[in-house]
Amino acid sequence: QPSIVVGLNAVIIALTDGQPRVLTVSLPEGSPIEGGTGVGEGNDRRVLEALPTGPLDPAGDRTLELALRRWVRMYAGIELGYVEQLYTFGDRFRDPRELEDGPRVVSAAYLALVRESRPASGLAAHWRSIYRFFPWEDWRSRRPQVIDRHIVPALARWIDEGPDSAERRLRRIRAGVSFGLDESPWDGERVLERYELLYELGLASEAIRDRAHEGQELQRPYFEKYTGLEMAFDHRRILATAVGRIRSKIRYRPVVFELMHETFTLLQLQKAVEALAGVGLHKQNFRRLVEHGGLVEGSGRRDHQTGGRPAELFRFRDEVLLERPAPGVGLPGATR
Amino acid sequence: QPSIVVGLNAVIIALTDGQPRVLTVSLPEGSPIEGGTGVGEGNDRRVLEALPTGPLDPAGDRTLELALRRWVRMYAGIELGYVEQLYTFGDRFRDPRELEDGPRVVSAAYLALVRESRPASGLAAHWRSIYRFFPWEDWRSRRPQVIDRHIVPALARWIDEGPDSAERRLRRIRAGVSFGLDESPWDGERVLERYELLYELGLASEAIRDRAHEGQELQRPYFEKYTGLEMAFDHRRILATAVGRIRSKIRYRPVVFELMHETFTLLQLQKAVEALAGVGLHKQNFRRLVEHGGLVEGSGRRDHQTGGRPAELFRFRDEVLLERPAPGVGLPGATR
DNA sequence: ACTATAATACTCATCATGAGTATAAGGAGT
DNA sequence: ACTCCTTATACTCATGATGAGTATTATAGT
Repeated sequence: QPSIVVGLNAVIIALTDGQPRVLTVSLPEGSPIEGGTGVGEGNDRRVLEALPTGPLDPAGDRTLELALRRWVRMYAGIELGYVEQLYTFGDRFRDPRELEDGPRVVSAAYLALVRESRPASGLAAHWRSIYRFFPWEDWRSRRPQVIDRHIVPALARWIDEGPDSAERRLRRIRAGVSFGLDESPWDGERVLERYELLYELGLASEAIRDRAHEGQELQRPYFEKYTGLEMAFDHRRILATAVGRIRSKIRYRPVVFELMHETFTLLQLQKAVEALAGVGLHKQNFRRLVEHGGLVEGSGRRDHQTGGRPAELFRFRDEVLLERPAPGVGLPGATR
Repeated sequence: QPSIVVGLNAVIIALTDGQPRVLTVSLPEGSPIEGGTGVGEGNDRRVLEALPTGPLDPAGDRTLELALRRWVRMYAGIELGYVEQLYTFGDRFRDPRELEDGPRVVSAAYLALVRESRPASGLAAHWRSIYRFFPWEDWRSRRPQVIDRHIVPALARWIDEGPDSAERRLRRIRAGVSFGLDESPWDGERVLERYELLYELGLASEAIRDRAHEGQELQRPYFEKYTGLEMAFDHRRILATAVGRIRSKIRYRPVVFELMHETFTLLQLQKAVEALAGVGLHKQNFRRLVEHGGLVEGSGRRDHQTGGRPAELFRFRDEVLLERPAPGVGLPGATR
């Protein structure tokens, strides 16, 4: 019977220069640890980026999370703070080594938020803006051009190619909901949905690579500039899961603070939330919400580097983590 | 090197007689498949219930979810509809066979919702009300008595036992938030939090069983009648995760419909939601929400078995699954 | 016809939210 | 000292969702 390996993927997020960044490692081709990937069209060999990944030591590691922490500490020299399990990926052949009789790799992916963005230790690690991988997700300054220029036309073709009108209707609705077309509003949390749709359409370069194994040749052109940076294995899917999770979590748990300094101005906090959520926020209302909600408390000190009127420095009320009954929608009408 | 087994746990939920029920199997003691458990205090051997569990076939199963479906189909004769991954549990010794040089068992737990509650095939399987395992979670008729009679006093003792006042304050807040004491409101979604707290306190009988392995003898009395039915392995923890997930999901995705018949009255729908959420709802407001939200459409037909004025039979608008931009709280103020 | 029971319709206060306008308080340059 | 630019902070206002009722309607059973 073939053996099983349990892998642990870390999506480590930090916030620097106003960008949410993820720690990636470059895969030197043919490296024994990461397996030979780079199986692009026409055998053009590229260097791909991957998420830091390590195996579970079934005899030594007491828990999956401790294994991940140990591994990230040893490999990248980073001590993780906030860590949360994301999803477990176990599809056959998600690790190409399985094609060559390698073990079945089932990977538990974790999301970690860290405060400082040190460039990580010597190895080929980078802090990449997550929007390099998902250019259509950053709506902060404006609606990303890649949507209308490349994605919408491709979606339109895909819809028209539907075999019958029922299928075309389904495709139209799915495309609309995912990308906020027609009547649908843009929903920042549907990151995974959007990536998977683009993957299906062959607009994600991973799709072309993966299907090459199956002998299917996809004709669609793709441009990393428009469809985002490719990642090794299914790591872009994992990253999409992570980004969706952060965006959803940020609405009902104060996770942003894991990324902030001890004290901060409300604008800094707003910029951080905007960076993660990928949208711009209304300044006065943001202030109202955050002050009113009892999330922060003033420190009395002020920041004079604002370029305008000095701003009060706030700090996170960490009692909140325990006290707060978690704001959010209630059920229609719970009877007391 | 010790081998690894990837297990798949299914939390299969159905709704019968107004109760949300989970499919469990009785573990005949010493059965080779399930491993010898029943290691209670004083070696009193009891029959425990467990969640249906099967292993991943690393060579045959294409995905984890397909493996689960295959396994449930073969073993319980149930064809699963809605399935969603819950969490992956990988703690050392969560399967007691690891103590006897068994393989490390990492289990991916899945939540499945099924419509009919057939009694499952011949084997020793039962549909148990989930509230048999969590008596403190059912607030539909009234605040469960077990809380004030047993849990609150135990929490009070635990708080008082804190080594210093800072720790006691933390404990008080944690207990209050988890169980809705002091100022905190009851939060139906904190199912796992509550179970884990009770486990820590030794009020969950699993705690006594598990710590017996470590040579620690816990003196606290426990009563299944009050602290719920024990389960094998860490399956009650998995079930708690599932119940919390359902309760949270029901608020922003129309998952109840996976459990309903084709058509239903609004009261039936309300009772279903109440059963899952564990709270009573305001009838008129529930109607307003569900009709207004476009979740259902009238079928024209009526149900005369209501005991009062006949009720219109509604059906779920399945376009909703795609169309709905998912209601819910927005970020403070997204700029368009 | 009367009654119990549930379905359905409406009302009303409160509160959260989206979108503004107005004012305050600094620094930089004159 | 004064002006201007820039950001912080304070209010206002309409809208819509929500919690909590009261009122009315339509059946079955007696």
